[in-house]
Amino acid sequence: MKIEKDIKKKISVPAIRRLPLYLCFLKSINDKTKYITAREMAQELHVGSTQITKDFSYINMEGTPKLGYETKPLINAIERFLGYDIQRMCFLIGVGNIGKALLNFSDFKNEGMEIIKGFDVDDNKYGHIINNVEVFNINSIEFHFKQTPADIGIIAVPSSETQNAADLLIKCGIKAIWNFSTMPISAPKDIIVENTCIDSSLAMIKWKLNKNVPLIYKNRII
Amino acid sequence: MKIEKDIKKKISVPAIRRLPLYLCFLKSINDKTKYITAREMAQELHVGSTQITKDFSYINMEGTPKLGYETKPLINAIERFLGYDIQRMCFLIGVGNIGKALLNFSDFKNEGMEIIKGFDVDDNKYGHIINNVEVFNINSIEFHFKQTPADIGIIAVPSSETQNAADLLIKCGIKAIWNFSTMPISAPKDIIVENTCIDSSLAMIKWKLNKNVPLIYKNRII
DNA sequence: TAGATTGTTAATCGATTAACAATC
DNA sequence: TAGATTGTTAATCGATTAACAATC
Repeated sequence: MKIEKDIKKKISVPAIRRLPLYLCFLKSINDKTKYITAREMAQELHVGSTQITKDFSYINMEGTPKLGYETKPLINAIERFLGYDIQRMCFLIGVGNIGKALLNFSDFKNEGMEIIKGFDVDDNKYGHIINNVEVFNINSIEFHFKQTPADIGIIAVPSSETQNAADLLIKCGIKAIWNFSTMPISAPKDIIVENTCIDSSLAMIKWKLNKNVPLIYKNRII
Repeated sequence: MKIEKDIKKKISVPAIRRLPLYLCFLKSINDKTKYITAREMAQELHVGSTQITKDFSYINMEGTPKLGYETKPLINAIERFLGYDIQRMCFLIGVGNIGKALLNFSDFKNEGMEIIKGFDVDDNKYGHIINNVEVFNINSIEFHFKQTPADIGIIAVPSSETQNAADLLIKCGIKAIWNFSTMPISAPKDIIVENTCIDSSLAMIKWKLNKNVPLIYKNRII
């Protein structure tokens, strides 16, 4: 009996991706409201209230019938669940448009990630300091990794260079790769790979525009 | 009989998001190979070959047994299916880190999107020209929309301003909103909304790092 | 012809939602 | 107590994959 209760329900991948959304909303109302119900959140965020309740149960947050969920503990629980309280060091390869934007992204520190070094092939960029992060020659990445190791490597290079960048990071001993290129990468199974491909989003928009009819599914546009 | 054959199979949303990935790969090999099999692509892209075959059938591309698919027609078919051949005008709200990166994104034109005007609240930015795009006062957006209408509006403002930016675009008569903020927006059902939330990707990475065990599902890390 | 690959149908798998019991 | 909300279980829904027939 007790054992069965201890079995943790497996959280779904889409649920994990929804947590930052909840977090952003909860932080925006934190000063005003001590409790929030799943239904209230559902109306604001345009998702089903059952889904919110279920997502919260995955991270072991319990609400009170009639009252809802306490906002502050909920915020803490999500941040802890996602590991925002554990700071991870990060290397950035490719200091172009996207790379620079990421270097200036101030939210990362609150989310437990810090870009400590940038790398590029363009020797005009060496020595530049962007938001306190220095840019180095890509050829020196192994040296720098030994000096100051990192868990996460961000790839923001042209698609023709994506795999090369990934190979370098893997050789260094990186644990996770965050790939902003459209081109997918090959990596050993034990390396975490996350692709953030903005072309996928644009493709969706352009396809829907041409269909010219919104895809409505259960009252939501998909 | 004939009628049944004409019924188009409904493409899945994840399949649409995979198409740009195929496109990127196909373009990279276009000069070298006239034909490519689903199995070859599957190995390179680390997805199932059945999935590729199925995705291509959604866009009515037929391959030849033993030979595979012809690359050039495949590229054309994907581009046409996604509407890359139809140029859409776009407004950008928020010329900060992300906004500037998007303005400098050269791929958009090949994908049928052109940012024609930028808008910001910061009066130091008015009149600036980034990659041939001028930045205007956000208060003048309705005037500019009447002058040069747009189909797509990109939102790259802080999360506290996201809904305001969305409301402005909706008031102008925008058809699609591409939201780069973590905060979701409210919009009428007939408006296409696409959220590109990089926090969702980071959340995934950080969660997996802390679990410290890769989630392997059918030979793929999820 | 034999073998390899496409392409479709059926089975599986995962995620969401509906229904309802538990609880404050 | 009555009513509202949580939280869980079962049903539904959608997407992927396996199996296999068709085809070059």
